[in-house]
Amino acid sequence: MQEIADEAGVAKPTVYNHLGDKENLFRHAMANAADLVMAENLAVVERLRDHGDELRAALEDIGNRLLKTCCGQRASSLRALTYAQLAAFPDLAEVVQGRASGRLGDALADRFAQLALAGHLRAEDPVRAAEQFLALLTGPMEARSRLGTRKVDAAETREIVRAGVDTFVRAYGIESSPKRVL
Amino acid sequence: MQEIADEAGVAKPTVYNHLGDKENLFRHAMANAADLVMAENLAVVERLRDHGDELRAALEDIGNRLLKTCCGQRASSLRALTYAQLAAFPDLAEVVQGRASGRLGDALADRFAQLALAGHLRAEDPVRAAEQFLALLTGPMEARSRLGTRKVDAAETREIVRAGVDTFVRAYGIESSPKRVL
DNA sequence: GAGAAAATGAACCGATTGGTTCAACTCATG
DNA sequence: CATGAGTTGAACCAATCGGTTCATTTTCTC
Repeated sequence: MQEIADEAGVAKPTVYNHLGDKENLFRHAMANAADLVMAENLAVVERLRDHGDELRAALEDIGNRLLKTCCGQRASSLRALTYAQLAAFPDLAEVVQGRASGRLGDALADRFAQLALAGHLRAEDPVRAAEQFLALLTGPMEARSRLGTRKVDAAETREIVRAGVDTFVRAYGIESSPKRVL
Repeated sequence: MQEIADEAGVAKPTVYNHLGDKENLFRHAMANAADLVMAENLAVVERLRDHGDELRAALEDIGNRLLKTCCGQRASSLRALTYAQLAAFPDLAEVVQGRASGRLGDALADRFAQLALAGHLRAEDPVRAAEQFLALLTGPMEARSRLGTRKVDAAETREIVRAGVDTFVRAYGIESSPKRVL
């Protein structure tokens, strides 16, 4: 708490005066961090709105960007802290997920739904597609980076994204991606 | 430490006499838990050795079993503790992953390589295929279970597995799965 | 059964930490 | 200038916790 007060440029009693409790402070900090991560991710997903008819390239682009923010300092710490405090704060998972990864999945599902309507994607269930797309990227990344403790160089990251997008497109893509009516 | 000693049916100084340190005790406990989880998972993957010509069914079967152990008490606690102590024990990720998820990926890659040789799977890179297979299962599961804080009923779990295997087979499968020469 | 090795439990130590107290200080407004 | 709200820092409190001590008892071994 003293360190937190110092970093905030304020005295310890002031912190307690404003936040009241360490638990309260912790919840606020986590919610705030989740919002920041989510904002980054949403901005990335929005780029799918106008893909230049190059779906695979667009997916790889946002994949690379998503992985970059998901492996950043903030997202890694947020994930570690959430897992760490799961036992002490059972509702923390819901809060963090509701503000960050959950919304990311929703936003991605929205894009996929539009892409499906436009005939660029065969996603009968866009929510499931979004879930799996994120899993195909973050899963291997988390494994390769040893839960974020090893830095994965850009080339390997791009390879992970390429492989993930490859699998995704093979499962959900429409061959040669010309527009097609229902 | 007193609680640990009690649970072990032994006095506190005895614990220190044998393990020396809380850090040491922690490392031993984590390694042991990782071994237990890995043993369960390896046994499941071995079932892929003789799939009854029903590849999709076999994949769903081991998918369901893997998710069951990966969401159990031990695996969940192991994951939470690993993340929690990442900052204090930077090498913990390597140890745990090397003993559990890493070996699981290797074993699964072995199976996929054999399946590819037998013409049942199109896996030019079995390691990557194994990585993605696990990601397709555990990723959505972790999301739906809110990091393990919510129990996911059997039906939903099976649906996750079905969807994951579906995507996997569409990306890596060989249509109608008859045997085929190179 | 004697002697050594190990286990016991309970008290104890020192460090850390969440949180509070309080007198002194800052600074706005009236 | 007076006043009252808010801030400061430093000391302080109580609880927790990792680890140790030690006299006593148990257990193993010869």
